[in-house]
Amino acid sequence: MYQYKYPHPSVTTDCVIFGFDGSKIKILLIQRGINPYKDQWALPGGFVHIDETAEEGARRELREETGVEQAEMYQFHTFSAVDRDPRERVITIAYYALVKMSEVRGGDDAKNAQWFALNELPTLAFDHQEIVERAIDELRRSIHFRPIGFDLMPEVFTMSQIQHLYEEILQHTFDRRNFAKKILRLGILVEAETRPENTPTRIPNKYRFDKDAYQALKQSSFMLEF
Amino acid sequence: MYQYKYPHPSVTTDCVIFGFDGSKIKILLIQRGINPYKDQWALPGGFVHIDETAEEGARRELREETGVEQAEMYQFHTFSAVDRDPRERVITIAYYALVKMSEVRGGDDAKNAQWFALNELPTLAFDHQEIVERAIDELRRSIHFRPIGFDLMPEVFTMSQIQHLYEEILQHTFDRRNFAKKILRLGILVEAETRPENTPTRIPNKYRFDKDAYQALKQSSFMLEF
DNA sequence: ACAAAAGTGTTAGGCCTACACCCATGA
DNA sequence: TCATGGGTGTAGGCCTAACACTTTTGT
Repeated sequence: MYQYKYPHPSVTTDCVIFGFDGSKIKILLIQRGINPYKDQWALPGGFVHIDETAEEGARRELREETGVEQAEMYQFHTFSAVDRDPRERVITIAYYALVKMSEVRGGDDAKNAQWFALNELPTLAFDHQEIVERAIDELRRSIHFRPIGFDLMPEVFTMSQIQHLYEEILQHTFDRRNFAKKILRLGILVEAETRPENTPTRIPNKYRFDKDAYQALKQSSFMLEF
Repeated sequence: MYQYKYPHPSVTTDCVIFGFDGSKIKILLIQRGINPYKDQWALPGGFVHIDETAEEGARRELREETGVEQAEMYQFHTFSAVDRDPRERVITIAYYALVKMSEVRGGDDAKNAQWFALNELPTLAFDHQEIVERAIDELRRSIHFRPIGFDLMPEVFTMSQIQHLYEEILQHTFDRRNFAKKILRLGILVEAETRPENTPTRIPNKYRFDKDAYQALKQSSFMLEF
């Protein structure tokens, strides 16, 4: 047993894991095996160990649930409503992660994990509905400062795939030509496989994300307007 | 005594309180009266009570230190390095606040509180240096989405005052005429006291922040570029 | 007298938006 | 053959950035 002079809250992390299947943004939920909220869907998460940082805890959870080792993770808010867990005072540090769906495998344990489109979310345990909404807000905000798209995309992708992603996040449709111009002007995309000259075809151009160019761009505090 | 099966961290809030004196951005620090880091400067903050949210705790601290009741407060990051407090595991939820310096009075207690310009900060206790740096980053980022200036400004202010503020935050100088055009075009400033026609003078025009117009503007997800 | 602060408009260039037609493919 | 997806360029408008001179006041 551990004893303290004053009451201490528990501290957990919860992780909103975003993926993109080429047309819809999805988040990964797990079905709870225990009470409270048994059998309901919830965000992956768990207690922060006493000898790890919140970020380490969140990455551990991400790895356990998805097998993904490298992913962009952002801490976006800490939720501290007094009664958000019926058992005891629990404060949760929330992260969102951007993963390539192709790299995700089922969780280590037998937990039931499943992707849900944002407009088809089930009822969520605890205050996880609020956490998800907040995460979407943050995603929408940070899209102006970070090339978020490329963390969610497969290595090679078409212009219309990435346009769909931006349209999903921003809930707005764009003109194809203008969108391509704007993205290409950033100079962080390279054509993945140049198509032979004389094959006018319906097969779209493929692009790849140029990490070096992006690193250079980041220095100049770029901003992407839509 | 309170007993738990697993070790629990302590949870605190820390608050980076920003003010603006007309030419420099300052933050409010207090001198610690007890160990560890006795006599060093630190951010105002304290333990989150078991029956209050983090936000309530942060507001309580702000009120105790400055007497300010109403101020914009934003939670921006939770710091959880394992050894950030030498006594025990302490996780801190960090906020920044935007206050009008004129409304700040000395703290309730005899704590030594003092404003410091950003480039004249003393050595700070704990990891507060890192917290401050992160807060400045967040301030710089959010200036594009919120009319931050007006929370730091006195009720009535001149165009060059607010320009100085933006220049301080963004570390960039602007052309006076272009800056004024850009700000005025937002339509959230009104002239406070129209000057008589025939007093061409060096005394600058005074402006006031139009809260209603700002509320309307916020709906349309505006963005301010510089 | 000189330096510092403030008032005031215009122009050129770049970016954004809107918009139409043709071709290839698969159903 | 019809619907869908994709490739391609231009013109107009708005915003941005750059820029100079005069007046006033305080030192």
